[in-house]
Amino acid sequence: MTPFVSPPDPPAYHARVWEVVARIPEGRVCTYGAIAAAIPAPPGVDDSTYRAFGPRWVGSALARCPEDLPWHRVVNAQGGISPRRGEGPIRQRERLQAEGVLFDERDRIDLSRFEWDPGKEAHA
DNA sequence: TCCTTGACTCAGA
DNA sequence: CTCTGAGCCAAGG
Repeated sequence: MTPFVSPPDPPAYHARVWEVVARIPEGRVCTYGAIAAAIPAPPGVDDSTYRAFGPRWVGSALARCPEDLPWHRVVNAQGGISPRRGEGPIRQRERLQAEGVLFDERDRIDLSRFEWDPGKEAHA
């Protein structure tokens, strides 16, 4: 199975993730890695560890996100919807298509067209 | 108390 | 382009 770790203070980290996700524009997507990269490594976490596990912490945060968050705009680095239990993946794809995001024959999104980089966005 | 279960990414072949 | 392996914690039943 895949290795796993949790951030020092999960609730605090999750809140940071939700802030970023809330800024993703409609009709655009963002990757777990990009979101993690937009958030500084928590105290006590070295950069190499953060780079390796940050994306999964983001996923963990989305698993518990508020209903009003556009969580469906977060996809993996391959431009695809990460598999998980339940109807989540189905609803995610439907919502994205409803916003105009296109999937190719292999269920992947063209990130060069739809990816939104949180690092290039000014915020208060 | 032990065992199961979790929205990932990148380098190398 | 596709497929593999490595990274190695914590909460709940």
